[in-house]
Amino acid sequence: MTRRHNRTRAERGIPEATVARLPVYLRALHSLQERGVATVSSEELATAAGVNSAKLRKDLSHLGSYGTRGVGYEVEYLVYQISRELGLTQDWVVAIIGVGNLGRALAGYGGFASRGFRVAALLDADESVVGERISGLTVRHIDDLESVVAEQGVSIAVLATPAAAAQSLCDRVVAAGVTSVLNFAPVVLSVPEGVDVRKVDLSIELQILAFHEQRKAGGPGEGGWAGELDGPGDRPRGEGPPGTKQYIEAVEA
Amino acid sequence: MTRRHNRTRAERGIPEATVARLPVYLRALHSLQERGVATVSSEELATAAGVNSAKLRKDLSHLGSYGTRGVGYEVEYLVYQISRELGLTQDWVVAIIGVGNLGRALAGYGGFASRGFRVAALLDADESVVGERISGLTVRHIDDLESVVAEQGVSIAVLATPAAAAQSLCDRVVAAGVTSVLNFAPVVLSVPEGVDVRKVDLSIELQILAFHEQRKAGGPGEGGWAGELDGPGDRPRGEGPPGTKQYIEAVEA
DNA sequence: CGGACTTTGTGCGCGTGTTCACAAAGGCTT
DNA sequence: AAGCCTTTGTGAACACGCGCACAAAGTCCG
Repeated sequence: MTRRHNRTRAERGIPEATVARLPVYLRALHSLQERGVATVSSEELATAAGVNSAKLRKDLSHLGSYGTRGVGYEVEYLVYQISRELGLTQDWVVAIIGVGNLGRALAGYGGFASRGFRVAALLDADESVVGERISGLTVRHIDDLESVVAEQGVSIAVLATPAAAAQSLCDRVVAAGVTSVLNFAPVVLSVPEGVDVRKVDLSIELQILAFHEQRKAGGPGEGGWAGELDGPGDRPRGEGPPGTKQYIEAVEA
Repeated sequence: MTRRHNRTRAERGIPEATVARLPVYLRALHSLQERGVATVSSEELATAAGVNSAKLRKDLSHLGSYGTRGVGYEVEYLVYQISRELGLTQDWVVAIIGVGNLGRALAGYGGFASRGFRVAALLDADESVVGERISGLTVRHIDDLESVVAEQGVSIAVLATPAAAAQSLCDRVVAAGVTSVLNFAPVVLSVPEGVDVRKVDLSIELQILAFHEQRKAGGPGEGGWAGELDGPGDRPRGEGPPGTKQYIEAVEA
């Protein structure tokens, strides 16, 4: 441990994996705070967050040296430090684009406001929805997107539209100056350099679960590949693609 | 490339990172299929899926050798192979626990059925919701959870409940035999060995976006760390935790 | 005031995932 | 049938993240 200047830490670079866990730690800390806990050890906090304690300590060390050896971390202080690092000490203005089932659910989700996210606008293309009041907001028409973004100072756009509309709406919000997008539409968005996109895809999550579930039940497509090493029925490798032969057979197997 | 037996591929182990991308490829392939495209190169498919082409080829190589050099991949065949690997050639029975805003949105989400996921049950603890018909299903009372799981053969549970209820409901579905859980509640679930849990957390995604957004705007807490190398106002490292001194100052900064 | 005890912060080795770059394979043209 | 062109499949180097294990640092008690 080279003492020296106290800048040994990541100058600017907190690992992405760490950033993704900070919100989890923060939640655990809030929970502790509510229970009146003032101090917590890395071991306890790690358990609450569902991670390894060494990983937690290393994560926190990227923010600075905020623990006390022999004691642990002061909950309130840590809450503040993580909040500041994540940018939660300031307010973020969010616009939700698309007020279908999902958009409504998001508009009513309480987890946003409590974290410094202020849903300031709901927009939709459907005339029959425009004007409706949802969770204290009046739905605006998508034509007003640019002006709403400007007026409200929107910095994060949440796309909860059908897949077909997502890319063009994304282009519009980006053109309007938004540089962070949370995308619920099942499409890969392409955005210019400097714009961040995060994707939430329900169907992909289920598919990943299905993969593991299938594995537990034993091999792909049911039945697995009995004799892998040789003999007939070997894995179709370079079998010459879809002659429609063993392809169809496999379908019916 | 050592020819030999054609088992050089992962015997049973497809990397987790690859599994997470297969659904994305699958979606891109479906899109191509709808447009009547019969053959696609790794370069084209990679672009459509938003990944590097080498990565895509390596991912696909884990499933087998399904391409034709000089040509590319046959779309229909690849769709089938990926579907089979992910276990989408069979039906998966899904139960949604918690019929609030989010649960309703999920119940109405079309992206499930089209991928072999059949929502077979909706459950809630709120008497005033039980009996209601949503998306063709009648909401059952949570007391019936065990019997519903057994009767319908539920293999995947989707938790869309408040945080406080999630763990105990998770315990119940696991006890009832479910081994895959998709959790929307903002808590870390603990489950026994052999049970898979995937988490979708809206607020975490926003917090990660906020972190990057803040960074673009220049440093944490606004203002960044002007002189990092020396002088006063240096990064609080080992400054002795919350003496409440510069902690409070920073809050008001 | 000193020593025992607790807990942090991190060096280090390991495994996983990503990317480059290229030889081999197949199709296509002449 | 021979050679050219395209594209796959993968070896190898590199980057990243994880977790162990431990020294350093601090607390607390006698």
